[in-house]
Amino acid sequence: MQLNQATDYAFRVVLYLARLPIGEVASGLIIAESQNIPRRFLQKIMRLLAAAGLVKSYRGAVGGFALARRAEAITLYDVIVAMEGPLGIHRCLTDRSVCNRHCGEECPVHQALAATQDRLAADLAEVTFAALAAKTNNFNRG
Amino acid sequence: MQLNQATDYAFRVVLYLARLPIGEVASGLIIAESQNIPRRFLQKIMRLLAAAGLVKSYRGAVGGFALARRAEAITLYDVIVAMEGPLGIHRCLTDRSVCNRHCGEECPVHQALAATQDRLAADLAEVTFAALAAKTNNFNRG
DNA sequence: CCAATGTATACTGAACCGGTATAATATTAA
DNA sequence: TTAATATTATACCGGTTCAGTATACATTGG
Repeated sequence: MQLNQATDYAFRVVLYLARLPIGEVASGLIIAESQNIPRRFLQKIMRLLAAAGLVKSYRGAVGGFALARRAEAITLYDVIVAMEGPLGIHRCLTDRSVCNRHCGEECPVHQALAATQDRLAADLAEVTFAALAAKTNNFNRG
Repeated sequence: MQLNQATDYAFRVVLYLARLPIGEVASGLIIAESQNIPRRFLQKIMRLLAAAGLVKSYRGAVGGFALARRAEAITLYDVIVAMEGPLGIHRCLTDRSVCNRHCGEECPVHQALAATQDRLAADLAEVTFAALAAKTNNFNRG
């Protein structure tokens, strides 16, 4: 019931990219050093974020990464799904047969957890990186 | 970001015990067979539930397990914490130094996830096993 | 060309997961 | 007292995931 380290890193990466001037790219090395992320490990993270369409990559000598869309359109939920796959707090909710094995079609545990998961997802989807970046700016200036 | 199999089983166990007549105990064997849980594995689960004070155990020839308090006073949240320890969807929230390593004292990612986690916990703590047991009765009778 | 970048794949040690095994301890009934 | 039925404690095991590393390759700008 915990987000993994790679997702943790991914939050920082996206937040970092969200604060870059539009049109600017950051190389993997710059991102890794500024965020204290092992450089090799960062490559894995960037590949997942790129595959999910959250960041764009630019190869070559002055390549790097930038957000693939506006920071207003990227949420905590997006990053979590990109890194860890579809949200599924319980086996019931990803594999229906798990639930049925124990308590039949209309399992009350399933129902309660499904409702909880939906609220969690909605909650996470309300937090955009534009909002997070704005907060970062505030306390950095203060 | 997923509850593990043992927690899954634990939900079923507590729900099962919640439906027993008050004063009745169920042996590990009975619980295991009725809920399709490997018998040996169930022992681990019961130990955690007992250690958390959710169930009471009775040793000896006619021993077994029963809820340690009323089903109205046991929630999904209680069982999750008993099985997996304190809720911590993000490292930030259990180990503050993780957060600070990346973005200083007032990390916006930390704040957003903390708020989300609080809502998740509150959500889970609203679902009692008395309520779940009542639903179980309904669809079993229908 | 060549240096700087991202891409792809595979590896590794440690931890965790799901489950099993065995021996010990406690209680009850005969 | 003894046998049967329970829970308790501890250790083990194979497989998967986690966090990170290594290596070889492809692309681009100068």
